Amino acid sequence: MNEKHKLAEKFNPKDFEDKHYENWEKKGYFKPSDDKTKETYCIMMPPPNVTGKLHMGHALDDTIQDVLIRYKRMKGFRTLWLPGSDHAAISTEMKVVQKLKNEGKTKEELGREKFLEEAWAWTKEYGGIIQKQQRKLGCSCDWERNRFTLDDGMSDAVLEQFIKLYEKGLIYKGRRMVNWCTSCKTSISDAEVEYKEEPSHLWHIRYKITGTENEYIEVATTRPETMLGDTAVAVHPKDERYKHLVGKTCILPIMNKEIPIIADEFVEMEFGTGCVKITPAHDMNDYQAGLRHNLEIIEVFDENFKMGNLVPEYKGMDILTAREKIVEKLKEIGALVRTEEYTHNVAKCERCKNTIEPKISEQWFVSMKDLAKRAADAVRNGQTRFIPQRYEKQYFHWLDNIQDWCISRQLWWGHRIPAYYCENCGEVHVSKTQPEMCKKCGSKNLVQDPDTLDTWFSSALWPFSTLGWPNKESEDYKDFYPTQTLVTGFDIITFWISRMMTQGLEFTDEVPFKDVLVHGIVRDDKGRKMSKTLGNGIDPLEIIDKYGTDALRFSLLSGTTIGNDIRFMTEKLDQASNFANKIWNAAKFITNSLVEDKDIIEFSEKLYNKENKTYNEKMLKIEDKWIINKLDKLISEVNVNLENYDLGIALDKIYSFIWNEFCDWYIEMVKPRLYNEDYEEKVSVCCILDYVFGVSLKLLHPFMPFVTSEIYGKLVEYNDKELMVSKWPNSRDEFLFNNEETIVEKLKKLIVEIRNVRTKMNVHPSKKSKLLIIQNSIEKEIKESNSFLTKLGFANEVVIVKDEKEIPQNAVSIVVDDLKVFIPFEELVDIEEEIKRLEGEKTRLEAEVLRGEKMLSNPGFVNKAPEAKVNEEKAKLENYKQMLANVEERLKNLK
RNA sequence: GGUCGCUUAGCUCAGCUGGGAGAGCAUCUGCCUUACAAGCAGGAGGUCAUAGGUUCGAACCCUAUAGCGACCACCA
Repeated sequence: MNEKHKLAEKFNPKDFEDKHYENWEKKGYFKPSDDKTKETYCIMMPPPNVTGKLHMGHALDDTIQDVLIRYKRMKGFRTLWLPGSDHAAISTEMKVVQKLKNEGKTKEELGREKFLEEAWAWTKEYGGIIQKQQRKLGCSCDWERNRFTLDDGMSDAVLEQFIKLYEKGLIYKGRRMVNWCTSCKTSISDAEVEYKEEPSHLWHIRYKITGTENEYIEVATTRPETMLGDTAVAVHPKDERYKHLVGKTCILPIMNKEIPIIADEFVEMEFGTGCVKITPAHDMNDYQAGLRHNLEIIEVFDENFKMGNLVPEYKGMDILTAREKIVEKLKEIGALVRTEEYTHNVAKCERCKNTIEPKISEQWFVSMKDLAKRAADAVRNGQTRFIPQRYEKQYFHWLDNIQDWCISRQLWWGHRIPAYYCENCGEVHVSKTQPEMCKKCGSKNLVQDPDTLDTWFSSALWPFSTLGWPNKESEDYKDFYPTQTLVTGFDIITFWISRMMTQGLEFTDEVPFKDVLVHGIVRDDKGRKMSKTLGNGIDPLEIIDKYGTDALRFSLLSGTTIGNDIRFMTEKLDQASNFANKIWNAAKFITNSLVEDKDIIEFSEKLYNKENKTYNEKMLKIEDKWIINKLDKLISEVNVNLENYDLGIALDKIYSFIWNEFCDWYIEMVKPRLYNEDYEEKVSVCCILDYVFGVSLKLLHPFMPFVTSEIYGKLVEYNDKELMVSKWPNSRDEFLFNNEETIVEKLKKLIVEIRNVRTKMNVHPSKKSKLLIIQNSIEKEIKESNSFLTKLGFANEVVIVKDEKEIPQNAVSIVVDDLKVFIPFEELVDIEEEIKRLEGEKTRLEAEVLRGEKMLSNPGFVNKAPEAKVNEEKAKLENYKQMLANVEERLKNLK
């Protein structure tokens, strides 16, 4: 055996994984090829938070993308998978604030400039970890094009975006009610709000109707402290109970102020008393109602969410204390009717888990309606499609009910809003750099807006800002935009996908990607979401350490459907590493058996005619043709599956081909030829083994890049030695050896039957016996397959006999289709056991015959089913009848 | 409340446009056969959630019900 083919005795992923990754990167395989004539295929990696660490969600997301990109690369596309990271405004800022807090500092003390220095330092220290981890995962992305949402090019793109939208009148500044995190002290988007159930009370308070002595209207509230800012009480217009009060006024307790009673559809009659107090300053609905009814907005809290100055007695109190005090007061003055236990959802900040308060403030908004319509239409008319399609509903729902997008954040870590205010006259200037002077009054006192932009404002540009936009002439932009596939979890369809679509269409007039591949989330073995608080997260790197990267990747894709959640089980990892081990052992066997490379190559050149795509059939044995045909079918199926993003199906087909066809059958079939003295015979076997295994490795490579590369490098050296950049096997137009495949499948069945019979008779494998086969149509093929038929059928000899007269009495018969086989070893047969066995067989066959007859006597079936199907059934029935007759005959003989 | 998904072997899940129920793990039987015991060869185990409907024929299409889950909205 040749030394260069030698594989390590034991399979150990650690021996080669890092080595291959380094090699790939060094050779520049991750970069798009220089051949510009090739069609491009580009995936933008969803940028993880710059200081994030790899979790299972990333592992899944990245594995899917890597499979796609490796597949397309081998297929000959000019591929680019562009990685990057996101500055993650609020998330990073919070971490830095926390760090400062631990050092006894606040960001206000530090000041903006110093704070940003701290934040950059933090980013440098903790950033990039995830990218090292993605390398461990085998991600074949182009690290030289790595981007960060705060780097210069990206920042420039953001400025361009802001200014263009502003000039078009799509960005405006307005005083609106927004979600305000009382802890982060910034506005946050609706999507960043989460609701948590909390026990509370529903306080019933009565407001006296103006001009009456003891007529009241009773409202129910969970937030009595906001009543100081009430400017109306609302009832439903159809509510008979209160119709007479609409238009009148009532007296707000404590404040002793007259407020109107109004009618509005938003009130639910069934809830509470059916009357709602309206506090436009502190509730989203009330705010809307306030706008509709032109109500005054009175703020109860100051900017720190302490009680304001409405009632001096409460000034400076925090909300909960004030609530108690006010309830006490209401009780005291007899306005509190009763208190009800009540559980309700409280808005919490997704990041810091603190309370969200609605707050009216000055913010920047993007007017979304027109942008959203265009984005929705692009999916409706098929320019971009969702896979699986059902996720487009989520997308439509969001876009069809779109609200204007609040893009300003009261944070420092992010893209600062390019708006400058004249301190003298208040004029607003929007420009990339600070203007020299005010264009209205000429004052030189201009200050920049202190706020920064929502993180998603910059990530909305990701598919093209990473390629050099706004420079539409940049090479990458021209080459790779629009991109082909975007892979992401369903949780950010609204945040991210829809925004990339709106911005992409607005700025490039094209959809940013053709396909959106939506995957589910990875759950733990009990089906729970992995979360920090539960502590049930699984660290992908620990898995890699223990099982290897290939096993992790396999376990994330095998037996899964894109779009569904994945339950992560360690059993799957065992299966995966067993598989890798299996391949390893097969490879060891093959490489150990290989004869001289040059002879194999020479043989292969004679064997296969590349021009006609045909084989010199004389050089192939029947089992060779069988496996080649199987392989050709696998190739064409896998190609279809991968084009449809059915990664799990493709992987499982490859798995089952390699294990159940190639290893379990083909290798076993050719062993006798391999051990043969005839060198030419050996060469032919080596050639097919090497070819079929090599192609299998190619198909498997996108899924399990490391082990396949390691092994491929040890096979016979043809032109494409490096698996990662070798040529992907193409589907054939037609399969050449269907007939041979059918015959071998029949022989396989026969072998299985022989084994079954022997097992039932308790014949030890070491005991060989003669096989007598009645002469039939495939006599020639049987002779040709003599070697493996003998080995796998535990035979010492295979004899073809002319007719049954030559069969000894009591020989055991086996019938598979038109093959009749007898094994004359009655000395091994326990007669009673055999009778029992045959009776069981008889019962089974009778049932089959019954089933077949029933089916064929069904006029519906016979008339409407495809003819081939009917014929097939007829043939089967005949076959079963024949078998049944044989069994009955044998039973009679035995008895 | 709205939308969507799931329900298939003991467990975790596949099953493409309707045509005789599959994989892995677990279990049982027999094998340490010179690539592999992380293996090989077999077996057992399913009214495909329930009830209707369409069809010659339904795990698959339609309707309803139940259980589970997710998302969106609302929650005074």
